[in-house]
Amino acid sequence: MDTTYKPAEIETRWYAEWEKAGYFAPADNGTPYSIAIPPPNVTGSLHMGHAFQHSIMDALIRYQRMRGNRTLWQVGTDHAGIATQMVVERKLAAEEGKTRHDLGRDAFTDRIWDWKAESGGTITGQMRRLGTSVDWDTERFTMDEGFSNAVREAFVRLYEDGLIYRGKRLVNWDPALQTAISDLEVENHDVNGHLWHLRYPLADGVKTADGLDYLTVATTRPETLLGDAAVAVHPEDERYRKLIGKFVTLPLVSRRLPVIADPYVDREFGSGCVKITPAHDFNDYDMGRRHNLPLINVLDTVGAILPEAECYDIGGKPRADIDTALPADYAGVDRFDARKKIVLALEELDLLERIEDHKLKVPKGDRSGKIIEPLLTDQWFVATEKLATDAIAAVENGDIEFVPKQYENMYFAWMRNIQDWCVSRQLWWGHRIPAWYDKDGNFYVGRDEAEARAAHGLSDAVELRQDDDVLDTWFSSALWTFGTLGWPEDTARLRDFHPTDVLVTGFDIIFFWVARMIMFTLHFMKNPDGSAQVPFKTVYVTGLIRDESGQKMSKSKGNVIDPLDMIDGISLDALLEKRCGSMMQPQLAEKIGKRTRKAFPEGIAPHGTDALRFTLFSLASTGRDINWDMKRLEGYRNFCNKIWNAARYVLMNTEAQQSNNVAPVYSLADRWIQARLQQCIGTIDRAFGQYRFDRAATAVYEFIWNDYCDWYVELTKPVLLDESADPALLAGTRATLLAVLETTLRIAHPFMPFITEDIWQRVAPLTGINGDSIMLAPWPAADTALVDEAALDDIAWLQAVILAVRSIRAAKNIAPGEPLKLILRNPSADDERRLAAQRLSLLKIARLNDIECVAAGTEIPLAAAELAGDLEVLVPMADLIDPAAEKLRISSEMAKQNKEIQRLTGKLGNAGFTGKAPAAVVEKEKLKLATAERALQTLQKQYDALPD
RNA sequence: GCGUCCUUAGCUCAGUUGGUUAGAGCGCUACCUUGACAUGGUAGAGGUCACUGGUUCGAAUCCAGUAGGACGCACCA
Repeated sequence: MDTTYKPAEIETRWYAEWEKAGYFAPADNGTPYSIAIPPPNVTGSLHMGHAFQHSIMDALIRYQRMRGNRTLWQVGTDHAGIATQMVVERKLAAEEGKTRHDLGRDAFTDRIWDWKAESGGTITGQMRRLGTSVDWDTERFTMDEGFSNAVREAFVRLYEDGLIYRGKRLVNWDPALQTAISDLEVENHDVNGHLWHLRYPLADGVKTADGLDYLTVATTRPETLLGDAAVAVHPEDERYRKLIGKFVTLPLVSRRLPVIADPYVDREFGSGCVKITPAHDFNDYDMGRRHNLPLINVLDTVGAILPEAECYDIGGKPRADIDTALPADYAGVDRFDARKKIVLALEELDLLERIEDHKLKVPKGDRSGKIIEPLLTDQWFVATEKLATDAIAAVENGDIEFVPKQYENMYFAWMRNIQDWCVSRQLWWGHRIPAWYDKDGNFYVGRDEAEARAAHGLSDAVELRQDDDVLDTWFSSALWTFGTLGWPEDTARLRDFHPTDVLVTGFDIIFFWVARMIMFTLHFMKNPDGSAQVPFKTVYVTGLIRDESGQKMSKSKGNVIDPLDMIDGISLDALLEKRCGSMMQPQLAEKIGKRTRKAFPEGIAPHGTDALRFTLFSLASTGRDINWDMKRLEGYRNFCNKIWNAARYVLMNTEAQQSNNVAPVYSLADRWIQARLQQCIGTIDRAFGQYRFDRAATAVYEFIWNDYCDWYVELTKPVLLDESADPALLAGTRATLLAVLETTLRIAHPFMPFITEDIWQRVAPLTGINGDSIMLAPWPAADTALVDEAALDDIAWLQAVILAVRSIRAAKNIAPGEPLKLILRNPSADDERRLAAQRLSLLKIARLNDIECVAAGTEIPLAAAELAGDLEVLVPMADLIDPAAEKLRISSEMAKQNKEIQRLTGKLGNAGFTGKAPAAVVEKEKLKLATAERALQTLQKQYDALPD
């Protein structure tokens, strides 16, 4: 074995071997266990969130694989509609100064395919570096042929089931990206804006109760005035009651608007009159529906004013009874310029009453960052009501469980007021909607054009053109768990591996993805008995990985840490280039540079994949974000090094030794470490069952470092270094060193796959285990028969005595190597037995040259004293003891015991406690009291024995 | 506004269904080149468990409220 641990070399070598050997593919038999990976963007790269989630999935898969289950970790990537199209558009603009329209649809999508071919391997390469044991043989892409087929199938079936419809509706329109987006893709931002109070003159000589000839309406968007269809007041508002049914004249346009009554109007807000613009505001749209108002659209798709308004009824049919003329000087003016112009014009007409500061929420596109415009357009929608009802039931009845549970509330809340889902996007990259139009605008849905023609009896002579729009990326993602397994074909993979067992994902996509997967899967996937199938039984929701001060990691903050840089290390210069190199704003770049230099003055040292993964596991407590801490990573890198060196020790002491066929005898220490190991396995099994990877990681860490390295390895030294040791005992020690290490490697493997494999390959053969890879080795079953309670107690005794001696050494400043004589006063029969069995261990590890037992009360020379339970641990050292100081120490010790005795006496004297607490608890407290009382007596005697 | 979560050692976090003298890692202090490992070893210091009240024999843990923080949803033009 190499004297130093070199993660990079080990990790790349073993991954290649595993992949070549085909270990990631599902086994031929066993109980199926499957996980579908949340497909990362095909052109994306690995970030900390991926590293976190992939590590968790990998641990689950490796654990289940070792347990003999037939594991499938389905891998694949997502075409990520808008995101990918934007990247390529930006590239095209930067490199050739062209837009996608310069190229045309086909040439542009070819460019995207080229870009995918070029950069699509980045993330899969990074996943390999992370050790993910996904089944690469069946890797999928949401736009591969089979999956595209599944998408068309799903669309057509939903349409046939009446769950997809097309219509002219008010949707969130991104004027920059020129596409509709769903409600979820809109982010509301707080801004300080204005409220313009405008006067709308009353028509026909009507006056208000106050004798005014106008109504005042307040608006945050004066430019939408051009599309107003009514003015609304509250039905019980006395001020305006008489005006209901009368008319106002819309300024600038001279359109007659009815005054309508609707309880939605807040009488307290502004004047209590609201302008209603059904084609440019969602609330007004609803009111328009209630009052059959015309939808008057005045904006085009880039957000500029139309030369002439378009008017529809609520069903989307053109409506001819409204004058659609608009003032000529606004035509083609951008919405925000038009706002200024209109305010100015109203001011000139003395129709602007006042302008007020006003805080409001502005909707922005999550991709473009531009202000979203509610716009009346023809779109495809998924009717969600029925789907959502079933999806809610599946979680309510426990078919699907969220871990942690609290996310179910969030899921329910969203599901219960879900709106129909706009699934069409005016993009070029994605699944084109399988609908064809004739010259008159009639549409025909089918799996392909031929089917659409056949279904509707259209001859080849009828000209058809496919819908230009593509589907929302999440439409295809929603089919992921079964689309990847062969659906709509009834494949063996689908039957075997669906439903999947668990979905591991971030809470940020519960609505985007998880909820929609549940809706679609319940609709499409049926069990043989006809009942609906869930996509997964459990949703394990991970927190976000934040930076060390709790900030979200983002490029603009310059606090992103690439997981690969933590694995392989990166120089400061390279890190600076990465963070600031492509920054457009030099000021920001400077700030980030400064921050980076401060945080990583020497770049980032390599830590290896195993250390990174182990850090992620140890921080993975549920329901909480993680503040990343480089120090933790260093700690677990050290842990890897510790394992490496422990293995070196074991191999050094076993590899070269010939087995001389002696029947091994197992020492107390051997039985003890076996017992501890079994307890550790039990803890890990429980932790896996609860998705508590932090607890599992802690159990592995503590067992290896505290039990195996700190105690067991030390306990083997006296035996292994003893020339005259009993060969049977030697054999037992060597066998245990190896066997426990070998098993430990297996239980650590799901968390740290590489270092465990590398060491296991050397250790396993020495234990007589033959296997190709630790990956395929069986998961150890916790064997309670091996939990030797007596050994646990005996070693605990040994540890207590050793700790007492060390404590004396430290307190008295005695060199660690200085041999000491130990006196044990007042030993019980158990103490005597334990001493006899472990005399050698005690002598060597505590570095003693003699141990003597004396009866209680025996007078001995001045000695430093400690208590190990009831046993007095004494180290005679007349010349080092200052009786006065020692008395002080003992009396403070006695004070502590007195306090404890007082506390316990009080508690036990409380009838409430003794009467109501469980007997076991009372007994425990009594025991404590007795121990404390004995300790006090012993201390008193020690005190009295000291000279004044 | 509605809902969820968080507040424990200097820092990052555990604390398994109420029963300890509240733990870990890092950091800190002192000592140690002991033949696996100085990416190490040994011994320590360090906490009124945000605050207030309640339930209970017993509260870091359960309940209510207060303060601070995070997030989700919906918002009155």
